[in-house]
Amino acid sequence: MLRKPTSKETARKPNMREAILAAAEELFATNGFNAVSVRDIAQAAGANPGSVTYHFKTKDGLLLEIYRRHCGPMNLRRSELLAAAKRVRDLQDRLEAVVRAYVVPAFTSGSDLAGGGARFTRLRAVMSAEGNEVARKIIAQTFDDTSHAFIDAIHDSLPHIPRTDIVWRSHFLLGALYYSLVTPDRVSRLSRGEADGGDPANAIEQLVQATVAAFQAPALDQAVPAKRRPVVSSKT
Amino acid sequence: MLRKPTSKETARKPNMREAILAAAEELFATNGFNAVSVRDIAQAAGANPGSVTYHFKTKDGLLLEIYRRHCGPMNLRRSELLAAAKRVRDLQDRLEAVVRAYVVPAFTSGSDLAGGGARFTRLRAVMSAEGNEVARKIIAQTFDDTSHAFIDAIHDSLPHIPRTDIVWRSHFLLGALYYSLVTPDRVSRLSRGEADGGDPANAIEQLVQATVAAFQAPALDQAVPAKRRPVVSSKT
DNA sequence: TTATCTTTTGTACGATAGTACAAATCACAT
DNA sequence: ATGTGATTTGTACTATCGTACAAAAGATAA
Repeated sequence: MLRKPTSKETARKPNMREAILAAAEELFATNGFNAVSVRDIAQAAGANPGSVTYHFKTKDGLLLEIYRRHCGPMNLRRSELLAAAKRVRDLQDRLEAVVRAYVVPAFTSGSDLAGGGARFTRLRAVMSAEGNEVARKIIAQTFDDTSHAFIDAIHDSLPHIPRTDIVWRSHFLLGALYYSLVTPDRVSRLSRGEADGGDPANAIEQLVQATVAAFQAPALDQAVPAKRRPVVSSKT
Repeated sequence: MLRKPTSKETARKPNMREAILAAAEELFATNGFNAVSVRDIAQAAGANPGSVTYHFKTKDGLLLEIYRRHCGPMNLRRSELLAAAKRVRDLQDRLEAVVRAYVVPAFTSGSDLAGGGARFTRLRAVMSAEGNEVARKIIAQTFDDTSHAFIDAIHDSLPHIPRTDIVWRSHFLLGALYYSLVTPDRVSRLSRGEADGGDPANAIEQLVQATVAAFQAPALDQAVPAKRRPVVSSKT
């Protein structure tokens, strides 16, 4: 039998708590953790600084809650997309589908609650750059499983490439992904306005295309030995 | 006639100033700008907080001086390597040489004064993630020229690829580069110890190999249209 | 030595940080 | 309507921040 939810369970103004989370997410993602004060967050959310303490106890607690909010849904969505991608028969197509399954949820619109979202991905990028401790802990225990699943799936599509190389290349993928969300304006600037770095669809296509090719590159071990390495030494 | 340098020109203890710069560089690169206090820097350098103010006036001034120290030499070295790379006859080899010319100076040892260095690159990565204003200004006016030179050189090796695609892919390269320096341990972790993410030579080879392949990927425009896009929609 | 200039030290000031907490306010069950 | 627990507000405390500045120390030229 389902009962009416009591006031203990139903937040009266879920808007406030949610507004604080959203404001913090945005501010952290654009300015870093330490550059943003609790008062900044409260003001952006139209709340009182005390409210932040009430809902999340500490500033770290607020960050932790942001991660908790997103990690589950994001990994779920990635798993779904990965499972579907694995069912693609053609090896080349499957590789692309797997990469896409990894990339797409990271770019989905920021206001999207459950999809992960570009804003949360940008937040993760910034936290990883700052070496934030809270983020580091929750990331390692939440995303490594997913990362391994993707690496395995990619390895299945490219059996002749050593796993080590695939790890490196998927690492590069994540770096490129992060950076695309952190500094999209740089793309617009360098392309002299011919490309819009902020357009997610554009970024996804470019990233997927480039990454698939990178994964398909010959393995490192047998690729280099016979060839001379050109133009590395210090003197021109 | 050359005269003995007066005390006005010769710093008596260049060690202190240099030690502060080095300490700040390291701390900023690992923790971000706002997480590090002037007192932290002074302590790490074995100096007094007041010394920092004396030499660099403000905390921003200190960051600015770090950039000034590195930008010139780094761009010079890149230009040299790029010029040499451009002289490589074979198109495939030339592309690799150009990419290497871009990557190598960014990874050279941190204690190396004039080469740019991994530490300074990591610093730039962190500052860009934090959206640091001082860094943004000096970066845009110092590195965009270099970036364009590399993009042009790559375009010369790949005339059939639209410039827009090359801009995107070089953007991905920089993101991968940054991330490799920011979180090298992740590579070690995900490869279960089979790769050392902190080994520069390793990282360089992996990055160059992957990036060359990415640049060589078919152009986006003509690559996609006839094909159905597999497995993107929300439902599995 | 003494005078002068550079560098380092010690300390202090105002601003702002995170957080705690009591009072006020609100929404709802009764 | 009223009481009750959840939330919001206002404010205050302590710590630490960036920076200023006077005094001490060190080095050099005469």
